[in-house]
Amino acid sequence: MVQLKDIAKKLNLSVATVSKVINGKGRVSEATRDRVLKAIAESGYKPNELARSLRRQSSNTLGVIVPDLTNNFYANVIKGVEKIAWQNGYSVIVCNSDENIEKEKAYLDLLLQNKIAGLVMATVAGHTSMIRSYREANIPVVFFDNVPHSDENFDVVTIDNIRASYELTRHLIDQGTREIAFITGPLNQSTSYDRLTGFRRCMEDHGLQVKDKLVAVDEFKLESGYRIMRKWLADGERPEALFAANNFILYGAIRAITEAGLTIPDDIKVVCFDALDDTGLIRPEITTVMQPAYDIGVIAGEIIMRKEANKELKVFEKIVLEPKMYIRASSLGKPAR
Amino acid sequence: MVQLKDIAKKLNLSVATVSKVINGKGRVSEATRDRVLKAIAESGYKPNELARSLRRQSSNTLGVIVPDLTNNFYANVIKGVEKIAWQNGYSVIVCNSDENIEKEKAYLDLLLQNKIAGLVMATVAGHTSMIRSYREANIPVVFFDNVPHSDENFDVVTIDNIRASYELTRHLIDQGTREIAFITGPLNQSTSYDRLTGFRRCMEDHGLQVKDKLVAVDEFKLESGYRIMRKWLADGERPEALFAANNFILYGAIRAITEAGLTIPDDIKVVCFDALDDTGLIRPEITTVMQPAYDIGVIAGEIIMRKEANKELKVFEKIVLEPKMYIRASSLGKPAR
DNA sequence: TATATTTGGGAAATCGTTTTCCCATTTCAT
DNA sequence: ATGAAATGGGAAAACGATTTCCCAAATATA
Repeated sequence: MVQLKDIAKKLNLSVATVSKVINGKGRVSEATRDRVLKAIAESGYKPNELARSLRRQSSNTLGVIVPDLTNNFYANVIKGVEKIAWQNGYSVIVCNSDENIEKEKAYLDLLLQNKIAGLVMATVAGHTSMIRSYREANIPVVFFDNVPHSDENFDVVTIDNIRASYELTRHLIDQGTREIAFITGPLNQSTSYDRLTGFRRCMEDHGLQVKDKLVAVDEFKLESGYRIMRKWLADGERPEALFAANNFILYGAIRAITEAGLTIPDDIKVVCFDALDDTGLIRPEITTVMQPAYDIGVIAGEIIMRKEANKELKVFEKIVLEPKMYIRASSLGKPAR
Repeated sequence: MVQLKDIAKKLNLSVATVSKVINGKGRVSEATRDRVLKAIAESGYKPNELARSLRRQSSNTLGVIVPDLTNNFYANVIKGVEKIAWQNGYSVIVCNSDENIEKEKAYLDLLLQNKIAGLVMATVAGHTSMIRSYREANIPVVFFDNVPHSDENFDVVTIDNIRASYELTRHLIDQGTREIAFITGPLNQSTSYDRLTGFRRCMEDHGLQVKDKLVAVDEFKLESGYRIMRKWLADGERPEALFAANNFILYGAIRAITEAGLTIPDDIKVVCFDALDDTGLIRPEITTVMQPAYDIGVIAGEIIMRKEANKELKVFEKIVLEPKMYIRASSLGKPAR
């Protein structure tokens, strides 16, 4: 493996000079610069990123932590971050927290030890103490999806979940449904909490009762949706509509509904957040409010790059994007009863 | 940020001793070991991974390169790798090559510079010269999905694509279809080549003609499948069945078929590889041969961990897993004509 | 011409670990 | 009791870059 000193030796220069050429710092004459560049190209020299990062106290790596890599929504966010990273010569460490608080914490540690240049994450826990460590190390942290509700010292790319939830609920109400069930994830996650809030608020504004039995708090997983809906149906609790706080919950619920021999939307209407369908083949077509996944990734990446370019930048950005609402078959038509 | 020397100073020890405790090497008395461990726990010390990796000439990071992060199949492989990595205290750098040869090459460089402990990849190009660099650096490389056909010096976790393709084709023939179209990706990719080979062989064995016009080589993308199928239909070329070499190609083709007002499987039957459906809601339900994505990731991860544990291990494993065939609605029934 | 300034380049410190010797002490065997 | 072997710990050299001075020569200024 050819290294800096080999180049320097070949050209009778010091490593300092060669390094300066590579980094475009310090003063080097045009002539030697060219010689160095040529030698580097010929030898195929590539700097050892570890040594470089150690010295610089910062690496060319971004960290991304998501609850579930196989959720299309998160995959698309990552893709966005990766694009920006790639454009700027950075790479991306992807971490899957599995919605596990301990694992998330461990990854936060790990990434910190690796001196990542920036972190993009959808937290499941809001580890504010760890976040403080990042701030101390001057590593920018951009939250999306779930955001901690503590202090203000981080960047956020999000949507107005309460409002989006409100509108999705109103859509259901507009269809004539009056009894709407709601399944969501852990309420300490802001998405979960806000979406439930928007739902409740809209129901209330329309003078509709929210049945306690038909509000479930569980995990953001397919299994949760399946289990809960199945139980409801077995218990004879059949809502006119279901609002699921994320896509996987809904997929599970739909399975339960179908297995019970019911049809969507005739027997039960369904809607959810982030039903991003890359295949275009998911049936029924789902009415959904979608966070712009790819854009979120891109914008988060750009925020970090901006702060990399200017380390003094201490302003924190709260970017609230406009979600898109897609009204599709899963929620249309008059209710059966 | 507390570091090794702080611990050493506090305990009146040398950094050498503390380091030995951390790494469980060298000789340290029981008593001092305990003191050190205690101090570390109290201070919350975490080693700087960059320094450590630099010195060790190897990091606790695995690299994964895939053509498309948002393809469920790859996402599940990554999840498998990540699981093993996590269990062993490693993290995973995920790289998205976008099926772009240059990008793949650049990532190979990057990961090498980062002294990753091992690489898991589905190559789109088979960069054998880069792979040689990895071998020189003694970094294990495990291929899956696409494998280079060059020499033998790497590990492989794969399936018998030719046979799997043969069987999927036979299934279609068993249904009574005689005119089968085939869409695949670039033929320099082994999956693409092998699947086409298996298809042709099966057709031949059954005395069936493969119509040149109905074999298309393009990209492994949704757009490709859509464009090609659309053109065929516009040209009045309507095959009895379509065999798509991967899931995304098929999804695109299905869209074209549906848009043309045709139905599956009545008008056209379809099958493909790796139609992994996490949601369970993709319609039509697709007959498919599936590589065990998650298992592939796990096994690849384990191979690397094995080689990490024993650096002398110079045997290369070629693991051929059994794919699973799922016969579903998309291919069933007598052909229309 | 004498002095001040700019320019180009190098020596050496540094980043935070790991690892190799090496040297005292202890412990063991004879 | 004496030499040999084992034990516990430390000093210092890596790892491969970046960066901070610093100095000589070249150029500009008076």
